[in-house]
Amino acid sequence: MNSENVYDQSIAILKKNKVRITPQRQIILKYLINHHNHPSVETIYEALANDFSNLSMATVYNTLRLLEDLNIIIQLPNKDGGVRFDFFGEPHFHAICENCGKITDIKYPKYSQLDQELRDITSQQDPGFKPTKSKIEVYGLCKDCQAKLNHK
Amino acid sequence: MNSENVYDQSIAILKKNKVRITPQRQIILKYLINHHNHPSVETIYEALANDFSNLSMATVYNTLRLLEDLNIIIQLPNKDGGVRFDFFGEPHFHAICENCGKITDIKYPKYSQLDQELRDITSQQDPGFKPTKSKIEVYGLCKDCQAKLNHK
DNA sequence: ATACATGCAAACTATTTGCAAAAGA
DNA sequence: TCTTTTGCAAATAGTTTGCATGTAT
Repeated sequence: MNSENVYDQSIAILKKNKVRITPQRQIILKYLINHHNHPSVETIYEALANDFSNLSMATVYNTLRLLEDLNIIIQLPNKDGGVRFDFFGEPHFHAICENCGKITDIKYPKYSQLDQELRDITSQQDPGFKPTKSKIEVYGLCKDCQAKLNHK
Repeated sequence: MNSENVYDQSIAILKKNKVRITPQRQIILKYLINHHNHPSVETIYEALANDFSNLSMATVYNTLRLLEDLNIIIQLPNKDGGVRFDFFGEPHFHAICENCGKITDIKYPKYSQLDQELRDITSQQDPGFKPTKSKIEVYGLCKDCQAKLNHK
C-alpha cells in the first residue's frame, strides 16, 4: 500500500469518527506517515512549526492523542522522559535500546496471528475484557552501545 | 516458588551486582513481591512511609529504577501520567483498560517460548542487537467500563 | 574507612487546562 | 450557524538533581 492510500485510509477513519479534518491534523498525520524516526512530540512540533506558523504544542498533543485513540499511531516509551510515536500501518513491534533509547521497527509476518492469540488468552483469563490492540517491545542493547560499553 | 525464595533470589541478584542491601531496598522489594496491585510510585511510598519514617520519594524512585534495570520488576504505562510497577517473578503479560487504566496479569504458559522467538526475530532483523527482555501488553476495555459506556 | 545510599527541598520538564478567537461541516 | 478545534500562557504533576548526612560492607 502506498503512502497516498495510507493517508486516505487514515482520513477516512477520522471522518467515520466525526472529527474535523483540520490542516493541523493533516500535516501531523502526513508527517507520521512519511517519517519512520519514531518522533517525540517536540520533534514533530519543530519539524512542522517552520512551514506552518502558529502551530502550538497543545495542538500537537491533542492530535497525537486523537490518532492514538483511533489506533492510527502507537505510543512508545522514551528513555529519558516523554514518549515517542509511530504510524502503525503494517503491524510490527519494536526493539528498544536500554542504553541510548534507539528504537527499531521489527517486522513480524505472524504478527496478526500472534495478536489474535494474545487477545484470545486475555479474554479467557479476564472474562468480559474486550481487547482492541496489542503492543510488543523487545528491550536490549543495540550494536553501537555494546561496542561503547565494552571499551570502558 | 514461595515468596521467601523469590525474595532471597532477588537479594542474590542485588548482591551479585554489588549494590548495597539497605533497609529501604528491602522493604520496597518485599512490598512489590507481596502486592500484585501494580502500584504507582506514590502508592508504594504511602504504603511504606507509615511504618518506615524518613523514607523519601527520591529513594523510592532510585530503588525502582535499580530493580527495573536488574529485570526484577517491570514498568507499566499508567493511563493518566506516571508509571506503575510489577514484580516479574513468573513471566506474564498485562491487559490494560484504555478507559480506567486497570491492569490485570495474564498468565501465558508459552511465554518463554514466545519471548525466545521475539528475541530471535529481533536479532535477525537488527543484527548486533542483544535482547535482554520482552514486554507485551493487550489494550482494550474492561468489563466494568464496557457496562458504564453502554449506559451513556 | 570509604564508597555508596539516603533525605530533603528545590529545580526541571513533559503534559494538561481554561478560555477567547478561529474555522470546519 | 454552531459546534469543534486551535493557540496561548499559566498551572499541574511526575521525576530528577545537588548536596550534606548517614550507613553498609
